[in-house]
Amino acid sequence: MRRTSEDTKAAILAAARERFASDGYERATIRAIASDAGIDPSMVMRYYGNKDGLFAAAADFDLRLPDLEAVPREAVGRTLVAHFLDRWESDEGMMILLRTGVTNEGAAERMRGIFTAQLGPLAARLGTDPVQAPVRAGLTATQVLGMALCRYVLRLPPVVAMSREEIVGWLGPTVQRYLTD
Amino acid sequence: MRRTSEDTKAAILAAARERFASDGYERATIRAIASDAGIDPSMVMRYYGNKDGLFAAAADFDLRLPDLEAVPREAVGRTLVAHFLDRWESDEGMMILLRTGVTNEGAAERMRGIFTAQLGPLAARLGTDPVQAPVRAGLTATQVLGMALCRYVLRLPPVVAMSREEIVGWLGPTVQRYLTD
DNA sequence: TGGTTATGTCAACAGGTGTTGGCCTACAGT
DNA sequence: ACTGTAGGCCAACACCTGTTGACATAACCA
Repeated sequence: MRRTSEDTKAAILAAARERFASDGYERATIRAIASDAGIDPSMVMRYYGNKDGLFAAAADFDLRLPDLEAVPREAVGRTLVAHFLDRWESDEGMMILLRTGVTNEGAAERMRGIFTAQLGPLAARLGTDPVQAPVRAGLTATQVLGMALCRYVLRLPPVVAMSREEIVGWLGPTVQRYLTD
Repeated sequence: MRRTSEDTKAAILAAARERFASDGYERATIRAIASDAGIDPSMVMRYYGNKDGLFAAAADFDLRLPDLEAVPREAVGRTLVAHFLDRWESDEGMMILLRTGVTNEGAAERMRGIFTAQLGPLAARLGTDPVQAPVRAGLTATQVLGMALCRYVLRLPPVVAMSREEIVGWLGPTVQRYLTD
């Protein structure tokens, strides 16, 4: 065989992730993705059923939050901000969810799921009052996602120009306060 | 005459703002907008030239930042956060820019313009070091836009559930620190 | 009353979209 | 050598998009 089906599936998925990340759901066309992967559009349908199926496969993402029990309590904020910056820059998944979640309800739902399921428990483990945990997780999400939005999507010049250390220095205390009062 | 052209233009613009705000640029079709306004799609072209022209008219927006010289320096953060919440909930313009700016470069450029031109000078007037002003304005943008994103677009449940006072209480000190160290 | 103009509709265009089914064709197993 | 099959392509479908130009009709002015 010229190529194994797994290779082709992987090539399609890689192309899809790039297109969804840079163009959003509607502007990322199956024809463009197939062209990037070097195959016919009908192959996309064969392997992923339809556009939604392809998107579901491409938008798979995990925050991979670090174990914060290992770090001193006062360093939680800075550690988390640094982790988010790393995660963001090494995986397109977050970019896909942000670009598509704004106009696509399915993607928005997935984003809600990721943040409540992963940031919520983390906040619960850190805080004293378990009732406040969801609010604390939500506040953290606003700051972290806002940074991602301004830096990687909207590209506000001063935010793009900031160094990694600057960002950790400014946002760290904010997240620290949101999570630990 | 059955209707003055100004009335029709206004009806089209109102429908367009709603569609752009809720659907984003690509999914807000001229046909749907025209249908909402109760006229034929071709009227949209007559009055606004093309879809981009209509969008330019619909995405007109001003932050209307308050004069912060009047409020005590330590209340700047809370005042600003409260103002943003008001502005956001009373005007669809911000929603339009956020929903479209994520996938439409023109809208992103407009957003950059609004925040650098309006938040920048405000930060410069408040801070001591004028060199730091753009960074401070950028940081404020990340927190304020992040809140807007999570509360009004992604609708993260704990963020939606928060009251106006809670938000001001949590985000006020953050913005205060970003702007006045 | 007649004519001009402003407001509006209709039908069609050219192109792009997701999606489908039939048809190749090169390889693997026998 | 023959056959079955997995990987891939092609052409077409039905629909939707922005956009255009020709045509209708009501209201005003002379």
